[in-house]
Amino acid sequence: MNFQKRKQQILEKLNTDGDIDVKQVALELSASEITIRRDLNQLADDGLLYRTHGGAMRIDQVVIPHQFVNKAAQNVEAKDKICRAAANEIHDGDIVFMDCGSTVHRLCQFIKNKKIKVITNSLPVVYELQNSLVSLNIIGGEFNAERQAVHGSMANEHISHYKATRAFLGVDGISRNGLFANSELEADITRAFAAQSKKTYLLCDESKIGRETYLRFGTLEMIGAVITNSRSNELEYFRKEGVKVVEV
Amino acid sequence: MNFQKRKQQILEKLNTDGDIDVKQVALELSASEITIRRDLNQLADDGLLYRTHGGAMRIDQVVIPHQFVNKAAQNVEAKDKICRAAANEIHDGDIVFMDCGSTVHRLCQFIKNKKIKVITNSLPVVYELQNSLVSLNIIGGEFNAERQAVHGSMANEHISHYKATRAFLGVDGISRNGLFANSELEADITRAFAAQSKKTYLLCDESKIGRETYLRFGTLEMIGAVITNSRSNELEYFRKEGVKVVEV
DNA sequence: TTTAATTTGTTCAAAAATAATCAAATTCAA
DNA sequence: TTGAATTTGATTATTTTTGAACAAATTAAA
Repeated sequence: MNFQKRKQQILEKLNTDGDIDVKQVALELSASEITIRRDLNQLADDGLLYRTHGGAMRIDQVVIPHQFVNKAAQNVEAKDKICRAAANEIHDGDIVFMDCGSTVHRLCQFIKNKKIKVITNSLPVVYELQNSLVSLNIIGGEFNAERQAVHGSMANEHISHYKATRAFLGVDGISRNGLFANSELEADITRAFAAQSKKTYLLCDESKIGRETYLRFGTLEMIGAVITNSRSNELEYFRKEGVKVVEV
Repeated sequence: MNFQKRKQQILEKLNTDGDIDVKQVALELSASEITIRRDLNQLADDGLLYRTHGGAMRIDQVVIPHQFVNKAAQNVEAKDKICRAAANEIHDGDIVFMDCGSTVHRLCQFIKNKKIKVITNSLPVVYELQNSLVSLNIIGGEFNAERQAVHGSMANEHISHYKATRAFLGVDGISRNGLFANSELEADITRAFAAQSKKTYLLCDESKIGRETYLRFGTLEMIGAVITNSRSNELEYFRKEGVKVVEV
């Protein structure tokens, strides 16, 4: 067995086990310990692992925040239906705002092969799209670890510099009386997104329709379309107000 | 059997096995080893396989390291020493710029318990500090996946809105003639950081001292201190220019 | 803290693979 | 067929890889 082959096997083992031990690797690959040590040193020089005493550890790349993943896993089928419909609205060349909602996040998987620009305040979105055809623009400002996103006045100013063809946003509630958010920060950035995009899409699963929580921050005029799996009567009011309703 | 025929068979075998061995191929195709070696070299020149000692591998089997991670694991002890010294300079209440260099990234682990604000264009820094006492501000702008960081005019403008007490930066080279970078984007953002911070620290392992690469983008006046493990004579020039040199 | 065990780097030698050189065999065109 | 060009194989010197031995450094234990 040559170095390249060993290298491959070592990395494979490291990937499954998380950490490895010189002695055991030497035994498994039937090479001497000194050889394995040399291999590990070389791999460490190439940045493929961390060398430890007696072995090596995997370099943990960017970690996906669990909290976010958990929330994102709720109501998956409905969200995916909504996102598929949303993705159909996006075409090559579009400049797209995406906010930090969990539904919007699921949109990522459907747009990886589109030649578009995405401007977002959500780190999970960045993480999801970083190795795709999508060109990314991160909105700057104060970072909130819980939301995994950027908010605040600097973020709003950042958005004001750009003009997008479409914005895909989430809200905490929407009714005939307008749009609702759980915090001022979220309300502000949603307003900023909507103001700077030609067309604004709200991605809402059924739980959001007709819901009025904490802070009313805008009217239905702000948005161009709602994409939802809901069949609520409330949707009729939206249509009356000139909001396009896409039922999935 | 002629070369074209052998070439075909070699590639076929490589495709099924993933890697091949000069001796065995020579035996199977009843040609001498030197002939097979020549074949392999030619195929490698054409980019059809990856030549190894004793054989060859399929191109797609060769592991390509991620650039950021790659650099992060190099010269770890020196970087940690430098970062420990750098962390000593940081005190509660500080506003700190951190750029996207691999040395600066290692500084994270030493400052997690400090009550400071960190303003950064580096996503790995954000990930590292997101569950710490540090309050984070992300610099907005166009995201570069390879560097895992934000650069560009928007980023520079973002920085201009803030004033930091300290900046911890990396460069690709520093000599008595000034500071050197590998790209204009990096040069610009480094300049922006330095301009907006009261004191600028350069974290440089020995490989950077005296090195003059690609683009000279600033003079020694821009920086207040260099923290390094180098013992180069070049450091004397830095002191003469009023740069504080911290040797670790 | 001191001591023992383990791990590591260094040096050297053996083994394997390779490149370089040249001669023999093969191919191809005239 | 002849002869030039190309391909192939053999030989030898060089390079690379590997492993062993031992001193230095690091870690764990007492």
